[in-house]
Amino acid sequence: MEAKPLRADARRNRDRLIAVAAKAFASSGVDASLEAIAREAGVGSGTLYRHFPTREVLIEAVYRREVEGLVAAAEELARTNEPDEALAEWMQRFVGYMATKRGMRDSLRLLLESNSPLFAQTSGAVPLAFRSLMERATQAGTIRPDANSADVLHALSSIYSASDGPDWQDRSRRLVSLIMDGLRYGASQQSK
Amino acid sequence: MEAKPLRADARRNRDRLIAVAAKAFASSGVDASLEAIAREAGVGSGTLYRHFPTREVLIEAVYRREVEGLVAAAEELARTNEPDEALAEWMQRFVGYMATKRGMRDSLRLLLESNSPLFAQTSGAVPLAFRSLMERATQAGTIRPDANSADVLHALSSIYSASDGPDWQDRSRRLVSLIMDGLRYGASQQSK
DNA sequence: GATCGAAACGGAGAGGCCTCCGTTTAGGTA
DNA sequence: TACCTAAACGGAGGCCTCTCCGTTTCGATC
Repeated sequence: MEAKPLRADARRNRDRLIAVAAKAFASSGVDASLEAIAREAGVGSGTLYRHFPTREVLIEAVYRREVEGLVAAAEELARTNEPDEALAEWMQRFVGYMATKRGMRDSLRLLLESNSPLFAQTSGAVPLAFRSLMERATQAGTIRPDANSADVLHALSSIYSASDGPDWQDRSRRLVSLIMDGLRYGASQQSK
Repeated sequence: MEAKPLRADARRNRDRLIAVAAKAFASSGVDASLEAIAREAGVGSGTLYRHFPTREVLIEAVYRREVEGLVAAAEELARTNEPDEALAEWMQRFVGYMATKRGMRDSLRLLLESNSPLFAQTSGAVPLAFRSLMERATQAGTIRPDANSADVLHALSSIYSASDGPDWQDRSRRLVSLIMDGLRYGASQQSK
């Protein structure tokens, strides 16, 4: 139906634009100047518009990429850590990561409400990856078996939503630890 | 809670801006250049922005004014015409009027979906005015008593929606006449 | 009718959006 | 390796948005 491989330079520029845009959207909100993004990525505005005809398309690309990153991190952690440590670490990253994206919150809702095909493909990926992490830990017996992954993810989101004030970084970290300890409590077998 | 009377020049400018904007939105859609509107109204863009801080506010003002005009026309016609003639004339005006506003259709939906207080106040006014016109004609015995005003209004809207093609003006006029004749058919007493 | 403060004006200016098209370059082919 | 063409680039340019602030005008008061 589509997709012919991009020329190397085009692919390079596209990637840089997404990376720069991610930073810009996170820090200045999704109204960040597209011209500034192009400039910082070292390309002309024409190039930006060729790759991303509208702001929405760019936002969507950024979002897709971040979701993929989160999922990949889950797989990576699962491969290289004990199940419960992988879980704990991913939860910390998730909250920290979300907290840097404050600028995108509103538009994500918009994107959700639009008929974008993006969400059909990626919307469930994070919950799924998270559930998988939890299941591994459950099977290893290091967290209690009666916890619902959707609930926990929701709790993590709440922490992120509430993360303001001067020391939200430490507070968030402690709250996530607290949740993790709650999950460990009553497990059949203590890790380590 | 608010509303202190505007200075005479301010009021003048405000009115002109709304009038010019109505024309511009109708002909070029609601994305019409605000700068051009200000220019055509003979004021600086600063003045436009002072009165209407966002495009939405201006659209809303235009819309409110048009609804008021439609309602006022209904009252005026009722005062100066036989009931069934007032009704017929208003229906013609309604369709003709709507047909000139093609550019606003989409944004009106947007406005509807927003939490604008505008619609609490004006949304029902047109149907109400129309029902009142129909009731007078019913009581005068010049239209059949079993017609539902909401149905008829809906029919008028359909005519407007379908109004394209080269001779939509004549066609619309004939269709409205047809509906009016349908209303007259079976009335207890013939007008004139 | 002269005075005066508040209200309103207006347009320059800074910056953004997006398109268009002449120029450059990647990468396949001989 | 030299060539060639489709793909990609980039930035000037036209139009827009919105703010800021020095200037003008209204209309209340005397």
